[in-house]
Amino acid sequence: MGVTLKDIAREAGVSIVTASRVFNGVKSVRPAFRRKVMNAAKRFSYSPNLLARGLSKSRSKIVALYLRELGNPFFGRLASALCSELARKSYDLVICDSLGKTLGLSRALSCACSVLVSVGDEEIVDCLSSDSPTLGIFCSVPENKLPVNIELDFSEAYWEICGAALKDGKRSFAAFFPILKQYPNLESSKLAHLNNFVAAHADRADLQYFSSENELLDKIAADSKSVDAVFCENDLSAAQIYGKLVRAGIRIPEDIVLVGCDATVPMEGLWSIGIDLDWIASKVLNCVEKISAGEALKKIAPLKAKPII
Amino acid sequence: MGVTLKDIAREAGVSIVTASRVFNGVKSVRPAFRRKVMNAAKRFSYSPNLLARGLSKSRSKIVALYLRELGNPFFGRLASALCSELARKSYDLVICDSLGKTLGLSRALSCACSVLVSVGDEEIVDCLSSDSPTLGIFCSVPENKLPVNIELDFSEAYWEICGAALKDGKRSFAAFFPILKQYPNLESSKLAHLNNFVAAHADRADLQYFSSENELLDKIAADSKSVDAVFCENDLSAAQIYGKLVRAGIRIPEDIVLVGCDATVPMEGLWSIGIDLDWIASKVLNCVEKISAGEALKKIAPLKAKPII
DNA sequence: CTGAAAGCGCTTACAG
DNA sequence: CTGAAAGCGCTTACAG
Repeated sequence: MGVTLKDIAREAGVSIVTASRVFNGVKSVRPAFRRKVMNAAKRFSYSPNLLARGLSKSRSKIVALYLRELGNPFFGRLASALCSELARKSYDLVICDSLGKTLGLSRALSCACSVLVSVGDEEIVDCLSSDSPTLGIFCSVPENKLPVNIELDFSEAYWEICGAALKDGKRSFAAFFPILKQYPNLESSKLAHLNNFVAAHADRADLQYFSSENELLDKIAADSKSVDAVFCENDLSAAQIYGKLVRAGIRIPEDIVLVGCDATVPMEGLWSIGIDLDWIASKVLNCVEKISAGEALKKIAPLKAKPII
Repeated sequence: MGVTLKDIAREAGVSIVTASRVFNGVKSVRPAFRRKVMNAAKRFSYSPNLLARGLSKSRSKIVALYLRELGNPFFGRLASALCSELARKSYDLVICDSLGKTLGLSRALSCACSVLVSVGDEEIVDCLSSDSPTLGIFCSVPENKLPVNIELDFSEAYWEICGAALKDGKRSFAAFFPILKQYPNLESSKLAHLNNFVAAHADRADLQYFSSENELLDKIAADSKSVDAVFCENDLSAAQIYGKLVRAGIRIPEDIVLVGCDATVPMEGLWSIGIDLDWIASKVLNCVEKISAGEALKKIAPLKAKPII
């Protein structure tokens, strides 16, 4: 059942320990031995048993990733970026669809770290009690709850994009956030930034909230001037109403500026907001490596999202 | 560092073996012992070390999943469906972004099975040499190459959807498949079905191929009657041209029927094709369980895709 | 620089 | 029905 370190050691004429040292990059091994071991490994196409290695080190190179909705292309892309970036340093990614499972698995597999995406305050409350270190991405939690949380800074992006809409003569802003139906009290930084902008330009712009597509469309149908810029939860929700607006005879962006977020569904005339997922992935890898090395983690400055107009 | 079976056994006043039996659902354990063990486990919030378990069983409950593009919402949804379905029987999913890595990992982690999505003939050729069993989803390979391959049957879906377009008076069909640019010789069953339909209705319909958005749009701009039904690689590529068609003054679906595939970006007037990912996930779980039990696998009939009009 | 011994936390035969 | 022993494949001290 598979070739083991023992086979390689025997073949190379060294002890198991020496063979192990070669695969762990220990410098002290005599070059001749190293070569023999590598040759044997190649001949036998040996690859170390990660379960055994993890068990004896009490730490595996697996990262447990918790994402709410992989089916959302934004999160899919994030997972994809993390997967390839972490793979550069031989970390593997296991995906989980619940927080509890993630933390449990992290323990059960002696994971290097768990990565939690978009987790809220209430849920995350007892993560710190977990044995394995935890990283947050886009988690809306107070500073002390998560050692490191990579946040997104939408402030400038929304300021710019709202400004561009205003300059285009738009003033009746609408926020279309289906998620508000499920979590009416959600603290969304996107909404906060929209609010800030409108508050700062109260003489020239106003903002209404919609969680239901129909409410928004009815409003527009009743009075086509009642809304002239729609800021959506993400590109997918923008696509959802794009066609309906167009069929109602509305031109995008001339009549209504339609703004998505996350740049996952590029469509003609749709404005959006880009997020550099590769940057995020590289930060995560960086943290994971520091954790593995036992080094302290530094706070990471939020990533500025970029408007796409 | 974490509570182990030893701790539980001591606390419950039984041997390690007995405690192990309890967690493995071995019937023969005396109920009183079982209860003591369970209580101790709860008190200590014990969960078994999966690395150790996998190592001693020479088989883990990890499934290695290879997907080309997690950022494509269709594959993201598939991963998500697999994740939650496999979790029902305590399988964990590690995601990989290359075939080689998948098969390597499958060995290194003594995976229950690897699952390969959308892999072509040439690449897959030596999968069978892998130690761990391999399942295919949407893999275009000859029967003997993969023990089980869950395929999609688009024939009826395309027949119906083409028929509906024809009935609507459309006859100049276009296939918009950006993937053809990268793989000009791709054998796509979707294209084959389109071809079949058109061949069977040669007196009333014809079909042109486009791999580039601009070629297609230029063609339409030059003569708006030259194309009246566009069949796209997937919903995302349909969304990509949706807005451009609309801005060219074309009504969808009145002037041009626009057909996506995979139902990931629902848009007004867009036709698509639905694929029951939950069904697929349940078949995969079924196979994984059979493999784990050492049972033989039966061939799985392809899943019929459903038109969404 | 190298290796024999002990150990990581579990399971699998094998006795009883 | 239960447990002592051996083993899964590696790594970590510890001697030399």
